[in-house]
Amino acid sequence: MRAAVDACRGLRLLRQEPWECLASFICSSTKQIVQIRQIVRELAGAFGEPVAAPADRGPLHAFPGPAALASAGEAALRACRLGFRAPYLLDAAERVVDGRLDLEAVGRMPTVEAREALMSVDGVGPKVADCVLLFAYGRQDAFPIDVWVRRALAELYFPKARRLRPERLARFSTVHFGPYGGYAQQYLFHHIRLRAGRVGPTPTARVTPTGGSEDGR
DNA sequence: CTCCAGGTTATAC
DNA sequence: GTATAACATGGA
Repeated sequence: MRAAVDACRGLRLLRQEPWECLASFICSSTKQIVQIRQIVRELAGAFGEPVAAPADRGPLHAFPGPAALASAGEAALRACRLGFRAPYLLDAAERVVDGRLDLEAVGRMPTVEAREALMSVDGVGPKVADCVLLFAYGRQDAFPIDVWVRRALAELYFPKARRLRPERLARFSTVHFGPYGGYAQQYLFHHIRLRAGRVGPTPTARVTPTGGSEDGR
């Protein structure tokens, strides 16, 4: 993996606030990263509290809390280009508001339980749950397998395989990469996207999952 | 126009 | 158990 490592020195894993992370990744399914960032910005602009911003930037808004989104209603969420993900995000917000999902308690659970708790939300499957575990809760063994990581694994580790079941890749990732698999996942992600020309070859290595909560220009 | 995008779910063999 | 379509929206 030397090529990937060389092209990405200084890579870090984020520790995002759990709700923002969960909500952002719920918005992420079958969306391009640039569009996910757009959705997050729209949600912040529509429902988030203003925060202090430099004069040369546009108005900044914090990512809206679960209560703000729960009371927004599905139609208002759809207006932020969420499409079929709107009811998913709404379900997540309502669960957090009424306590069925306690994001603080999730942080104290063993990883397997935490994963199940996250996946109780409609629209949260294995990949999104693993992203939240890795990017919000710091579970460095979490190994989110998205379309890019799947390609990287298939190409680098199973070049002969005709068809790779998700469960097969999941099992391989845990036994092969172990407790710091999350870092390996990030390098694989960056490597395969770099090679595909989807990201510039800058060595800044700022691999951001969804973009954060800024609403500026 | 067709295909794909940091997936998940419902439905049918 | 496994396979496939549908889900909104926008960009390539």
